[in-house]
Amino acid sequence: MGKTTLTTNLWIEAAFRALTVGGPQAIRAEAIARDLKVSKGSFYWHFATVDALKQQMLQRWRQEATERIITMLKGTESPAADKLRMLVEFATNDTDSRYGGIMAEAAIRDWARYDENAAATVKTVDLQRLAFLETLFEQCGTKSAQCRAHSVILYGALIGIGALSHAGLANLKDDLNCLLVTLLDAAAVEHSIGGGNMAVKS
Amino acid sequence: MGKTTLTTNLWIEAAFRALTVGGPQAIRAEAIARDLKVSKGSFYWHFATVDALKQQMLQRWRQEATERIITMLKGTESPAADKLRMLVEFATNDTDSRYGGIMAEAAIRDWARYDENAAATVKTVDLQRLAFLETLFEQCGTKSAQCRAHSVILYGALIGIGALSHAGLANLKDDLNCLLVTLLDAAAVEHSIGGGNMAVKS
DNA sequence: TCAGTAACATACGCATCCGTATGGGGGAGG
DNA sequence: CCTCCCCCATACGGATGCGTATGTTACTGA
Repeated sequence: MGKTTLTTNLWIEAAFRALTVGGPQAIRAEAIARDLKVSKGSFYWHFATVDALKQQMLQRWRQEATERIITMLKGTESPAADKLRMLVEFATNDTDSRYGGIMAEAAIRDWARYDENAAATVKTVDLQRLAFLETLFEQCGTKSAQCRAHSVILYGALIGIGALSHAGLANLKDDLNCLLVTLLDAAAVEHSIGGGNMAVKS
Repeated sequence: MGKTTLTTNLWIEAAFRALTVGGPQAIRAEAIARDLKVSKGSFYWHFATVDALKQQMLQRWRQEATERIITMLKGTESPAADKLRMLVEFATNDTDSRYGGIMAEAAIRDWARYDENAAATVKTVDLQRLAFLETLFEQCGTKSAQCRAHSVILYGALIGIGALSHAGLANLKDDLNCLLVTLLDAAAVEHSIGGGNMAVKS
């Protein structure tokens, strides 16, 4: 059982590890080969070039990222507000399964700042997620004109607070839950003035 | 007037340009020298090594970033809520003066993900900014237990939405203002139940 | 047993970067 | 006019990366 032959998937997963640890610049044939304890001749058998690997990585992540939304969407039949809470819970507990994971998120977003292909991939993923959030806010009774803004706020806060929590300055889950309560509360206030949702926990 | 002699400041500013365009990995002696149309011999006269340049860059940015808070703090004597609005306005209009600027913010934050020195610098800056936000929320009447969370939310959203607006998916200013209104509104509801602040514009 | 191929190792040329060492030019002071 | 020093150019060695070309191993089917 000693010598197994590498698959292309193992290379891609190793590339994602390199990405999350060292950033986009760490996606190099020879470095990943060293990590896998093989020579770079192996790399150039599985991939024509480094850019080919990068494209496959982006495609992988794109599928993973959109797949989760769909899984989440038709998973339960609970009210929209609960779906939002579950979504926040899910996003904050997403601890690096294979390539996806919340760590790779930040690294890929960095990557997108200096690479057009990555930027395009991130943009389509963001568009899908924002559209999904918008429908959920609509079902929660948020005023139609503000659904878009509230989606951007929640999603943007998820990204930004994630960066802060990584530095130990924030509690990703608690702060996001606080925001979600505030946003849903604002929607409730608009509909029944004087009866704000008092579900503030702490 | 043809031949002027370069100063260390010009090198640092060029390094910040390289950082915002190409990321942390683009801070290289020879690349910046080409941008300045000089040879790298010049670089190694002004700086002992590339790491020395990076340290000076971080120190520069740290001063700039904290300086702005102080300038903002004692600039006006308006109520805290207005200060928050001005702060959002200021942060969204900060279009790259010399080294600072909102573009360098994101690049430095990326940089911090893979470099310990950058991470430490960003952390101290974040701490100062969060502490300042916390005092403003306190003065706005936000419940004491939630000042911290609201500061994290606003600051985190500023970072995250900035990333989204860069991709054309959000209006940095409008969405942040919407969030600010919501947060302040929540504080008002807590104090005088039934009289929510109806200052929602659109 | 023997071709054939999948999966990898090795070796090469080329480019870029770092840091150093050394050479040159031009302006200020005497 | 001569000198010194600041600022920069040039040249070098070592390291690392990419992509290619070619050698090597192990398994597979006939």
